[in-house]
Amino acid sequence: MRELHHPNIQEVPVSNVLHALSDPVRLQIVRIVAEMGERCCGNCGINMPKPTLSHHFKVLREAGIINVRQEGTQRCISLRSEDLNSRFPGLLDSVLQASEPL
Amino acid sequence: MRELHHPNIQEVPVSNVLHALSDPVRLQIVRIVAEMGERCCGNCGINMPKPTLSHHFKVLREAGIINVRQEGTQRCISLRSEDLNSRFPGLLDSVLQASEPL
DNA sequence: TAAATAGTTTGACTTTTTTCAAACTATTTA
DNA sequence: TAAATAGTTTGAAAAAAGTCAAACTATTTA
Repeated sequence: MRELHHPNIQEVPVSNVLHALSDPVRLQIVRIVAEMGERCCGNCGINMPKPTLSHHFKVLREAGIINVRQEGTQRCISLRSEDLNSRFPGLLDSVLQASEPL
Repeated sequence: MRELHHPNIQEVPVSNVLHALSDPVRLQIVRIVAEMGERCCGNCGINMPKPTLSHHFKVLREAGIINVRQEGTQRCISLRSEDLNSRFPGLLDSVLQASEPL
């Protein structure tokens, strides 16, 4: 199983984070994980084809927003809240507060 | 002279704001205007062809981020800070704090 | 009125992004 | 080992976004 790359949060430009969060589907994923805690990919409350979801998870992971870990056949995603809060203070909270259901 | 459309801030989805801010050129424009106050389009510290700049101003205006007013032959742009702060509390500040020079 | 100034619009081109069927990989269960 | 489960990768298509030359509009100045 290939190791998943998680960028060092210090090397993530804010533009990448804003871009990742600017897609409504991805913002919804982030909201769910923020509210409900760690979820596996197939259980994050969004009903769309697997490759599309997989793509969005990749964008979020590469922007430093989520962590993905393997757990059996599943992949569990969680918010990198602490990293985000230390690198971009207040950003995550303000986006979550501003966001509304899909 | 045609009236410029400025959306009601309550009708702007956070996705649009995040998308507008996710472009490095636009983020730089916002930083300059945030730091230096109202500027005319040609004096916002970015050196690129006029149509490209004009396009970015339009995106920022339509996302509710800047206000544009005509002043003679110039157009003066300013941040809609109050609107943004009331609609998306903390968002603008956290993005500005997170952003670094282009 | 003519020229200069400041910025927009149009249109073409390129790049990036989104989407998803089909095929694939890795892990667990029967 | 075979089948089921969970998700990824590939590759193709469509949509969206960024860039900018050329032509245009509106306002001010000579």
